[in-house]
Amino acid sequence: MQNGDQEVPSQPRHSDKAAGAYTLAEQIGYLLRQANQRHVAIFTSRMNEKLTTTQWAALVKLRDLQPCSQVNLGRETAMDVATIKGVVDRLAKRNLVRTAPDTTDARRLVLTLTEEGEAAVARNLPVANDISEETLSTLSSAERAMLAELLRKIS
Amino acid sequence: MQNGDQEVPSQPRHSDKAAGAYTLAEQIGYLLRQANQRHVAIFTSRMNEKLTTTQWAALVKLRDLQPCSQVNLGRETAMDVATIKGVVDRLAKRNLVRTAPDTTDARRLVLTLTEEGEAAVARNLPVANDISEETLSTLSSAERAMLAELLRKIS
DNA sequence: CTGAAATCATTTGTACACAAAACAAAGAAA
DNA sequence: TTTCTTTGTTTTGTGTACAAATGATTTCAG
Repeated sequence: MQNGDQEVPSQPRHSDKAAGAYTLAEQIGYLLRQANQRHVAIFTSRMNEKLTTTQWAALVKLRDLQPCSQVNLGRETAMDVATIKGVVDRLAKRNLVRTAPDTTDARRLVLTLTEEGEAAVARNLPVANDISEETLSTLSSAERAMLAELLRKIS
Repeated sequence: MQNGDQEVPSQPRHSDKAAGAYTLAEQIGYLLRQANQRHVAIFTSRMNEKLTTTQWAALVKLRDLQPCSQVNLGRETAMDVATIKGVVDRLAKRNLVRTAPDTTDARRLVLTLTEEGEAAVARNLPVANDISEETLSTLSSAERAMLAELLRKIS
C-alpha cells in the first residue's frame, strides 16, 4: 500500500496547531488540574481543623450571606445542588452550620452559621490568607494580579 | 461592652493583607477551582465518547509510555495510586487499555493501549485540541502563554 | 382562580481525589 | 543468605463534582 496523499492538508475540521503535536503537560486542562492539586495540598496541610477547601468556601460565604438558602449558597460558591447539600450536611453534623425550614417559603432550607461556625471562620481567616500567600509565593505581585485576571477571563 | 482596643495591630502572626479583607472570589484557590470547572464542562460537552479529562490524560500519556506500569502512569499523569487504579480499571473494562502481569517484576502491572484504545486516542486528538482552544478562546496568544507559565510556576 | 412553568431540595449513580493501611515482591546492605 | 528498605498494587473510607430524575412548593400567565 503506497501512500502518496497523506500530507495533503484537507480542509481542517479541527484546529490543528502543528498537526499532531499534542503534549499533555502543555494542555490548559492539565495545568489547571496540577495547580489546583498543589493548592489543595497546601490547604490541607495548613488548615488545622480538617476543613476542606469547599467547606471553607461555604463557611466564609455563608458568613456574608446568612441567612441564606442552600441553593443560593451553592450558587455563590459555584457548587452543584448535590455538592452543596453534601457539604452543608457535613458542616451541620459538625455543628458549624444551622439549618432550619423557611417560614415564608416551604421549599427553602435556611442556613446560618452557629456560634461555633462563626468562631471557626474568625479563627481561620489568618490561616486562609497564609494559604493563599503560600500558593502564590513563587510569583511577584504583578504576576499574581495577572494570574488572577487570566483565570477570571477564562471562567 | 465598649470596644476601644480593636484596631490596635498586634504583631502579625499571619500575613494580614489589609487585615480582615478576605474575599472568597479573589482567592487563588477559588479562581483555580472555577477555571477548572469551566474547562471540565467544555471537555464533557465536546468529547464524544464519554471520556473524562482524567481518562483522556491516561490514554494520551499511555500512548507515549507504553508498555508502562500502573504506578508509573499515575506519576506521569499526576494521579494518586488509588485514583489511577480506578481510572485504569474503567478503561480496561471498556477495552481501551490492556493489563498484564510483568514477567520480570511480579509486582508490576503492565499497561498497553488496545487497538481500540489507539484508535480512540487518534480519533479524539483533534477534539482535544479544540477543547483546549475553546477553553482559552477569550485569551490572546500572549495571554495564553503567560497563563501557562504562571500555572507552571505555582505547581 | 387554575394550570403551566419555575424554583428548591433530595436522591441515585458514576467518577475523580487522596489519606492510610495492608501485603507481596524486589533490591540493597549486613 | 538474611534482614531492612523500597517499590508496586490493592483496599477502605471520606469528600468533592456533576448528570439526571423525583417531588414539593411557589409564581405567573391567562
